[in-house]
Amino acid sequence: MSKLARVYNRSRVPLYLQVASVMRQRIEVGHWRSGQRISTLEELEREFEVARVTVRQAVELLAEEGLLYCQQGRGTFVADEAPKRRWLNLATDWASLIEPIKDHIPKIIAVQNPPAGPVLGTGEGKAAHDYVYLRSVQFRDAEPFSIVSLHLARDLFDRAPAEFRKHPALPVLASFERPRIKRAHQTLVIGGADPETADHLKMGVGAPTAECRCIVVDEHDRAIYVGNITYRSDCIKLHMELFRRPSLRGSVREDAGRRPRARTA
Amino acid sequence: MSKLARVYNRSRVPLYLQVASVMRQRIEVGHWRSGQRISTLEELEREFEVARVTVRQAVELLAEEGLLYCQQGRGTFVADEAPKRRWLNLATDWASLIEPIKDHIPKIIAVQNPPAGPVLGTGEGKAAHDYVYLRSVQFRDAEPFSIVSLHLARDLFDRAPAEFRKHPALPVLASFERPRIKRAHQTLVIGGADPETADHLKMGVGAPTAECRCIVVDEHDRAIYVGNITYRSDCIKLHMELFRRPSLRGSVREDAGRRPRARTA
DNA sequence: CTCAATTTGTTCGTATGTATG
DNA sequence: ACATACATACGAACAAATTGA
Repeated sequence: MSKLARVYNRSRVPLYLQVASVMRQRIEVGHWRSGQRISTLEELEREFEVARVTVRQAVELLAEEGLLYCQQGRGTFVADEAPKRRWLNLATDWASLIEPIKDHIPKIIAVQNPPAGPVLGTGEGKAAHDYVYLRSVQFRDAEPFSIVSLHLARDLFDRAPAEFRKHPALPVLASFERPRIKRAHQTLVIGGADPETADHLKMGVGAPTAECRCIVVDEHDRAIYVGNITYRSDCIKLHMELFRRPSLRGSVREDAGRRPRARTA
Repeated sequence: MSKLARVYNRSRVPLYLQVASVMRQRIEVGHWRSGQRISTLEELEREFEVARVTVRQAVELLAEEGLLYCQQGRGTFVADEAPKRRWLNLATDWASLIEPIKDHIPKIIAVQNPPAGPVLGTGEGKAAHDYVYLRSVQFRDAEPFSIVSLHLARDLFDRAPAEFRKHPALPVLASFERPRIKRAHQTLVIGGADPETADHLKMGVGAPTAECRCIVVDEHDRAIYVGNITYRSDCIKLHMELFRRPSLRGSVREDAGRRPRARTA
């Protein structure tokens, strides 16, 4: 068995879908540019070591997605209007988390059996007395990009229920003078969509998602916001400012204030 | 067509694989606990709205993966030894980026046609005069978890070539007194594995990856480190400290030093 | 011990999808 | 486009193991 065949066999996904994934990726990262003619079917056959029909199935799929088009006698081309991916910048600090989402309009999902309260791990604070459970789908340009499942301390929700239903919760929360927020943190892992998620986010079952757990704790160590957010993984981009020296000239921004120097070689 | 069938049809991945994905996820997030008996085949048939054989194929797959085992007449159970996922904490700040990786041992990959130099976008600094191109696979416990493709300013590489070949580059870089680092940043998106990546990381072609672009710029705005890092997406976890109030009592750590308050309701 | 209920395991026939040359 | 082989998916029926009454 050839080396490539062994790699294909690591997955039970049909071969033409694996080939299509690779080609799709090449278009999306710009390795194959808009309007450009891509390799001939024969070249692709040889490169991917699959039968001609298999390449064609992959090409057909991408053509259906609007990424490629074929012209008999001329070749296969990347679509001219670059269906550019539009990124949603996921924040790694509070200010840039609040800002871009505050104008999003969530669509509330009805919940039949709301959980009693959030399950809190160690270091996630103490539970509030009571929570409301809110579930919503977030949209941008009529395209759903995430599902938020949120436990919100009831006393805070009761202060502005209408606001909390119309807007994302974090900006509303940030607008309150009290209680003061002591800490907000978030962890992210990659998961796969279950049928309900896939339905809401218009994606395939098992397709990758980014699962965020975001927790806000007040000055009394009360977990006032405990949210699980599931994003389509194909529209998010994380930017991390790892280090920025307090600059001598130029813009001064958030800074760790620490020199990045660790040890001697 | 039922609602579920429509959701399944969003993907051309075989049905039993979609079902298996959902079940695998349930085990991994602990919704189905170690040793617990899961629903009977008949219940699963009804829940997923698929034929018995299809459920069986999914169960068989997960049994092969060591996540489930079946006993005729008794039922199907989640494996007792929880094959816990071991997370690799991806850093969102410099100090915690350097620390955990400094003892990893990269395995250098030979490169036949090294690119001349990195492609730098706006805001990514000026190019250095010359670069070395290094490519390596990172391991933890003999398990590959990422591929690093790195452009490193040649003058820096020449100072400690042996070190740069034996250890991850960032800790070595951090150990230098000069040049001083002005800024380090990183962006992350989710992608899919191409055949070469899949081979190195022992994953399926098209399976999700986390693609990091990490850039380190020196005091003269020179991009001295331009790295593209591809992680298996199933072993990484990102922790983001969004906000931490400079605490009155208790531990004081890196802090934005800014109050998270944005506007009035 | 036997019986019935439960649950996984196996088989058949049919239709469609995938992959090769 | 064709012939071929194998995988996927359905529904249904039957066999085999386990459990508890």
